[in-house]
Amino acid sequence: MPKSDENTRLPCADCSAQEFNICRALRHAHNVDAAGTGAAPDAIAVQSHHVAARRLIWRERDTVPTVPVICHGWAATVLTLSDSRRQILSFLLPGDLVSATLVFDPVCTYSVETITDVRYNGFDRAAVRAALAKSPALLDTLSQIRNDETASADRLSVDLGQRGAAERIARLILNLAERLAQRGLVRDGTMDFPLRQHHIADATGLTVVHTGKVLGEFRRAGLVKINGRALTLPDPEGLRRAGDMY
Amino acid sequence: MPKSDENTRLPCADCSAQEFNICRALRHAHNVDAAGTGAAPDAIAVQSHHVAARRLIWRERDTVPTVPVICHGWAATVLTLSDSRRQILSFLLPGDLVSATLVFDPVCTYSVETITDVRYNGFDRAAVRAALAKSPALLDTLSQIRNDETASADRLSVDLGQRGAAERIARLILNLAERLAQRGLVRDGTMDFPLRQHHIADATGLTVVHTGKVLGEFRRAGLVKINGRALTLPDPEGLRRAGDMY
DNA sequence: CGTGAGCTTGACTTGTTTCAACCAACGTGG
DNA sequence: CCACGTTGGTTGAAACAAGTCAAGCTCACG
Repeated sequence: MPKSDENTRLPCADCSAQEFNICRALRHAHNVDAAGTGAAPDAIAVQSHHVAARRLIWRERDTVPTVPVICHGWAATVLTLSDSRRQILSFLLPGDLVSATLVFDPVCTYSVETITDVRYNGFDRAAVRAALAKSPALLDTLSQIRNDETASADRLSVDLGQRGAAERIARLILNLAERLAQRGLVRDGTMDFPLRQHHIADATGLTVVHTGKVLGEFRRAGLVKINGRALTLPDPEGLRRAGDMY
Repeated sequence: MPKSDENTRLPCADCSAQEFNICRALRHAHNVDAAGTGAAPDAIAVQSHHVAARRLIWRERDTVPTVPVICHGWAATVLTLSDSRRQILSFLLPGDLVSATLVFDPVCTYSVETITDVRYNGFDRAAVRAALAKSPALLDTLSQIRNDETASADRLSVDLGQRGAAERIARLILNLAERLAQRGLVRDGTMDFPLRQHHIADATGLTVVHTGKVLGEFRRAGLVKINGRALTLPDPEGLRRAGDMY
């Protein structure tokens, strides 16, 4: 049950900094709409929320009242088995729509857990759908997001089904590094990296111990450097080779 | 490149037999539309195709000119790695839309291969989209199909990431049996089952040899019986236990 | 100062793969 | 009609990747 710390009609200021951001698309859609009708600008209703690190935001089958977009911090989508095995399906970064299905269906199909402190915007679902009906551009954006989501899900299945431990871990790290770079969150090959080994283990279907061993090999081979919360990739090409990224 | 054996505006007759069939929904949408406008009934343009067993219908990145729906036979969606490792993402049964993304985007994101002889209907994309814009019911149907697709993809990731060989195989068989039952293709616990062991191996991320060993154990334990192309489940409850289906 | 969460390492076990041989069913061409 | 290659299934032995168990370490936090 998320607590709402404020209640506003202004989209989150941070979001404007993100290039690949549905918040931006939503505000743009509203502008187009306003220009077309000549009506006074009136933003889609937004609630800003904020959740501490390592908290469950929603669990499987929960009803999510709004369409949530991450504005700050990292979260993960998780499916848990009866015997407590866990699979992380994706990591959510600033600017990510939690799930495209939430635009149409308020029922969550997996749990969402914070990794760091998280701030997210909950857009009014009805307003988003209305904007969608009026703006073909916004519809295209959402359609693109949906396609990206299914492509990621399929890639995950291939990785888990066909690849070994080193390949899986290398690809996960490279994938995150690329997404962070797109958001301008990489400086001199170094980025903020709040994941613990158990996150990487849950995302790759490996045990924590084995994950640690592979990461140790990567570190000794000079492929990654992890200092506390900072990740550096001194040899991206080598890591790409380890991850069979071609 | 599929060969079109006939060219017709009549939807495939077989499809009417399937309860969960997008063909049926498309015809229904057309009826609603015709009734609403009073216009003469005019079905969505359809091309019927047919492809022999073990053939590639489309490969990754191919442009698919229509929206294809399987009418008869079994097919599989496949992603292949550079070194020829393969992951089957899903099995397509009669009545299945090949992929919901193909309604909006003609570019295929994975290969589609036939297992048996296959007959499929290719619906005119523009007409489908027009029908979608006019019929909220059809939009809901498609939305539901999309949600089912992503739920299946997520389930696959969890199975591949967290479950052992026996669990994966048991779940795959039970999942197929359930889908066949929904289509009325099960008689006295027996169903047509054209999969070879290598299909099951590619779908579960295991080797053919190991798949054969697990299936042998299931057979000796009286959980499955496979005679040529026929599958029987003498002890579904036992198989559900083996598959941790709760 | 103690406690708990996270990381590293080593020894051992288990599950899965690899390699290899063999058999049965089937279709095809001589 | 038979000889033959191909495809699919079964089985066993050995190799290997990953999991399990366990200990010891650091560090942050009360």
